[in-house]
Amino acid sequence: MGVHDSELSTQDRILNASESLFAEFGFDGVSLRRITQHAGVELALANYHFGPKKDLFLAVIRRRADELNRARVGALDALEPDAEVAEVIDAFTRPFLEKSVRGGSGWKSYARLIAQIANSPRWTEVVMASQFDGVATKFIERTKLALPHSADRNIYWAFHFLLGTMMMTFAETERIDSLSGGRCRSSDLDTIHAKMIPFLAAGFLALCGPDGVGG
Amino acid sequence: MGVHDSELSTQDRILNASESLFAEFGFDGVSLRRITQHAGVELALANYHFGPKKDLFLAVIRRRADELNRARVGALDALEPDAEVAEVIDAFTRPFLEKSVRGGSGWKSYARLIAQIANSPRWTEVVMASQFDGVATKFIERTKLALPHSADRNIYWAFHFLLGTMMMTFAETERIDSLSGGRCRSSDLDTIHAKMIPFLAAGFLALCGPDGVGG
DNA sequence: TTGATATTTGAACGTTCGTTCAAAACTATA
DNA sequence: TATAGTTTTGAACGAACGTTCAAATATCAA
Repeated sequence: MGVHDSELSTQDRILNASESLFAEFGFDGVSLRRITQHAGVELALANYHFGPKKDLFLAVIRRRADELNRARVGALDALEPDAEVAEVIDAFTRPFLEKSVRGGSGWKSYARLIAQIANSPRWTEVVMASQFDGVATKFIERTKLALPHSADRNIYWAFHFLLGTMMMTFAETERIDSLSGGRCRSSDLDTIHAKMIPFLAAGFLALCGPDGVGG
Repeated sequence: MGVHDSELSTQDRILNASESLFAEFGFDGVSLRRITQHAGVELALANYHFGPKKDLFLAVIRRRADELNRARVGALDALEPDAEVAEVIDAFTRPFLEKSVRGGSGWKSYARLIAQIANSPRWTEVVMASQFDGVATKFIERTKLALPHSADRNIYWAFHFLLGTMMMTFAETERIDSLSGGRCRSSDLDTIHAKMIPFLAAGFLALCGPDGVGG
């Protein structure tokens, strides 16, 4: 059944099993019995180490969110003062790409999990706002420097559009694989990212550049 | 509690309650007892009219998907032969906009529902592929006419990016409302759409235009 | 009005859920 | 080795779940 790696602690085994199953079936679609069975531990240990089910779910989110936020802030702070908008977008999205491609299957599950709860009103406030508003504000401030002529509102909207594209891409739902008849593979994240950056940068320029949309 | 509109049939009352509650809490987050209570009918009527819970969920999706697909196909077929890519994107996205803005609260719930299941591996095949691949293919074929120099792959990717932006926008998760400090309201769909079209069109041109990205 | 059909009711079925707890086992300090 | 603290075990709790069914009611053609 689950991954019975004896080198992992009980808490990490539970976190890994939760991450994988929550990503696939959602919070209410997985029972603690299934999680602990997949982790190879007793049922009661989930409650002992993490408390109620909701707290276990939040612990799964927080474990990777902290690391991801640190990488994003670092990349945004490392930008040159005259960085173009494409570089700002890259600084925001590349950390997720790197971890998803080279960070093991845990990060892939995490990406699906984020995409799922981002569209779930029940979690948006508790999770998304508290975990990501900080780095989001930093990205927007940095974009204003690259696009000084834009109305603030347009930058907010462009960022909103970016979020949808980024989350859907990193979630790797494999919808495009069948739609394209196998010509596109959602698992080829490096190729996707190389196309996503110019796509989004052009959108930012059209909406927030010198000839941007009014209103 | 629920909407006890006496003009609605039992089946419509159940469908409306299901749509609203599924959109907010997900398939596993709502019980049939809660649905029938919200609809003001007896528990057993859900099973009598729709069969198992899963079939009720699919009935909720199908009710609006059929109507939406018809509107999208009509708009795509009505395009001039030399329509630009922005017009093709508009033909694909505007039907959803019109229904969401002027179609009542049911369409808003439906938009959240679609965004939710699009990132849920459990439903993507059963729902998304069977309901939307047809009109998606039509959109892509029509886009190829507007961007004849592009590699097919880039159009598939651009469409993938478009889907993420569109679904997140129409889902109206209100994330941007708090992030922008109230300067942007996700409920102002007409304004959003007027900004989304040039954003996406510029992305398509950058990725699939004459100077598009290789590979 | 009568009789066949469709719908609604209220209760119950067995199963699974999150959570709790006392006892057992383990760990590490003195 | 004795002991205090931590972790694991196995079983149980009440509650809520999807589903089923026979009886009651409503609908409508003959």
